[in-house]
Amino acid sequence: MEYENVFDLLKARGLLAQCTDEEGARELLGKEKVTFYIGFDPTADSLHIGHFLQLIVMRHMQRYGHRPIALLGGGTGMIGDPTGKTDMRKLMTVETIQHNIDCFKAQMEKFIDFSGGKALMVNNADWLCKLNYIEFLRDIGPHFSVNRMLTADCVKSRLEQGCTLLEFNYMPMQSYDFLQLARNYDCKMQLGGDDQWSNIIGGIELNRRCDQRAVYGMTFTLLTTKEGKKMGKTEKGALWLDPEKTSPYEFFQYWRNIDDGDVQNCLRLLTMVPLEEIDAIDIHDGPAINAAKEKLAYEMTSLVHSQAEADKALAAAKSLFGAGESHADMPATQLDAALLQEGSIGVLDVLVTTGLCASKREARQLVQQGGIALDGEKVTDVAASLSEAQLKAGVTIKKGKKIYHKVNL
RNA sequence: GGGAGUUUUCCCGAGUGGCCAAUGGGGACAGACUGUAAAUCUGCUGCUUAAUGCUUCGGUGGUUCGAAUCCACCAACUCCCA
Repeated sequence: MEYENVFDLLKARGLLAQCTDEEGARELLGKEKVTFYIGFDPTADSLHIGHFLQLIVMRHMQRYGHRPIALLGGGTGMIGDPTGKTDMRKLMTVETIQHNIDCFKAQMEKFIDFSGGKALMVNNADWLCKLNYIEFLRDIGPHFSVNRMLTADCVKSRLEQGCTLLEFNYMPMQSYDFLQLARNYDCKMQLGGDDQWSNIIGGIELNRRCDQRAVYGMTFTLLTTKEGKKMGKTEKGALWLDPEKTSPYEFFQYWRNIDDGDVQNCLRLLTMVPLEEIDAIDIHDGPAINAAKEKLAYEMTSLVHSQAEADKALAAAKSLFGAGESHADMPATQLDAALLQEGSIGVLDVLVTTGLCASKREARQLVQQGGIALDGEKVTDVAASLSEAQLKAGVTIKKGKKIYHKVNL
């Protein structure tokens, strides 16, 4: 262990954003095994990279002997967190929520050790759904000042667009979670993304007011690029942890292509690579920075998927971008023979059927601009076509600089 | 319950009867330069074609030779009054 206290580790890696009582929290983490929780609202059927950061934190904490509770928001998911949203979310059905929870559970088990009570997974639907409205209002309501809630960040963004009573209740709900976990599991800390700060404060206040219990809150850096934009967005949306939604190769490439200035930050925040090694990287040295990106991509893929997948992705990348143009693991499409006309098929049609282009118009433009190469040879003729014999042998399509796709018959 | 306003192509946002597939910006994509980076410059961004043509501007109907632009009704959202 690099540090005696996990608090110092989190701080050194730049994960820690805010903490309610730095000294108190540090002391607590130093002297006992602390039970803490992080909430995850089941908004999709897979975790994404934003959640991953939280999981890494859990992992660090667990390595130091603390006990994580992964709180699944089966109840809060019914409400929808207004934080940072400008539009109201669509309400999800109970079935969708349950399905998402099941997906989350399966994925989390890869990162956190839940065996032998070393970590817990609970669902806040267990208590939130049973709540009696009047009782809840009488017990919890008096502890929340609407005046203050209005100034909280979590609803601020919604005040311009209009915040409904439904969403306004999110913060009290999340606070109530903390109260329940503190009472039933001796949970003393709530962690979360930095955008959760006001929600976390709410829970701490509630614990103090109801039970005179001192609990702590910590938030973690949000994954942003050096320009402050949210990271983990791909053309297809989020960067998912589910290999069906974002293939390990795509995942690998995402990190491989990251901005120079973000590499060290990502290594610190997302991987377990020792800090000395990260600090030693010279970001002005081309080859060194590329090696660092490769390392980041490899480590990430290995953590999220598996070492075997990471090896495969690395090998595929090396062969495609390196000297030897051997095609190992690239996306491939099996063409249907019925698509051929008189023994051949136009490039444009191939591009559309492989999904590389959304329409023939787009394909035509790509070809005209010189963005397509077949087996390493640039094609600029829109009318070019592939023969049956070529297809049987397999053709490698290169779109732009980085996207490879194989077609065969 | 009453009143005002808004709704445009991925996003923001012009467009108030023909010159509009619709200005501009952002993003995305491609080319050049590079290090599978950034910055920069260029192209491009409804569908289809060899040309042409076709379907769009919340929904439905209407006025007109012709509508994103005018009218009616409906829907969603925002705001004000009760």
